[in-house]
Amino acid sequence: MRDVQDINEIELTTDQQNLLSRRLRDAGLRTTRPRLVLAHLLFGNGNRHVTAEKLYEEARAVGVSVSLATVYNTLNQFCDAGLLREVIVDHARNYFDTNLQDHHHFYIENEARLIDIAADDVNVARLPQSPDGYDVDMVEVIIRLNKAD
Amino acid sequence: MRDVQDINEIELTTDQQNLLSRRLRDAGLRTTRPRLVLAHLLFGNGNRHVTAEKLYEEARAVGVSVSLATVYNTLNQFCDAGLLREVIVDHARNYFDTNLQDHHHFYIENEARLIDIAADDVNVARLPQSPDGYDVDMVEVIIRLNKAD
DNA sequence: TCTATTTTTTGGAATGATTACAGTTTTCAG
DNA sequence: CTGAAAACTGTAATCATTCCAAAAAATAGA
Repeated sequence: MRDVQDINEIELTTDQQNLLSRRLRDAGLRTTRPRLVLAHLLFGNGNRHVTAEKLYEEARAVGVSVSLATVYNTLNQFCDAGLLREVIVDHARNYFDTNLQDHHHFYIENEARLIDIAADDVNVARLPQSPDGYDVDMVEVIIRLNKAD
Repeated sequence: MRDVQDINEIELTTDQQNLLSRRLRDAGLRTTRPRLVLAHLLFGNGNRHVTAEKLYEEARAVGVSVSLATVYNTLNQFCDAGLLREVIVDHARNYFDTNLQDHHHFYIENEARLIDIAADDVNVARLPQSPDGYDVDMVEVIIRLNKAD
């Protein structure tokens, strides 16, 4: 007997499953097959920037049948649960970022691609005072890039 | 004979019209009635942050009949012509900013409201190097705020 | 393990901002 | 004033995302 279990087509070791399950549970989410699969795609291999559509395609590419509605639901739930954060840089698509640490972004406009910038690599000094009665939710630095011709 | 001319309901002095006309012409755009009206609403009284829908409502509120399609077209043309700049902070709506100087923004998330931050009021020091082969188009700082409870 | 209850998932319809389009109107040059 | 080019208009189309009601899966208790 092997230490793996099928989730449709992709295989996750029970260790991997347990880890992801715990992560979901700790965030207040039940473990379900779609969540496990999406969590694996999202968190299984380093930080990522993902759109709903792309994640949906990836799931299907590895042979997992999950509906687009579920991908949207799951991304939003993960976001609400603090497992993901949204990045708003393009009004045509919505990005989700698995990197929860304080950081910033390059956005390559003509490739619709995000690249992380560690918080330490930009120095945002001397922030202006917020208007009275408002709290700072987050400070984002976005450096918009274009391919040099 | 008075120094004004009707543009439907609102009145613009010929001086105002000439100024706006010149501005349009300098940007490579012909003067048309819709553009004159929208330019007046946009540029007539200090810097603004505007959505297409809001500008459309404003035009109708002052009695000017202009189609929503024209508002969208005009905003995009003004943007392309360098009379406006886009601000992407909310994936539900697109903002246009008449302030073309280098500057940043507060965005009050639960009020969908933008406030300018002069470039001098934030100190973005030590920018990281851009990936090879890419040019910096713009550096944006967005401070997301929420009303304190 | 079986069953009832609650939570998820699903596919398709609905939404909402924006764009595309084709016909009409306006602008502008001569 | 006239003809050609550019703009405007209303409506249809698009596209990402959300909504919804029915079906499926997960969980708790017996």
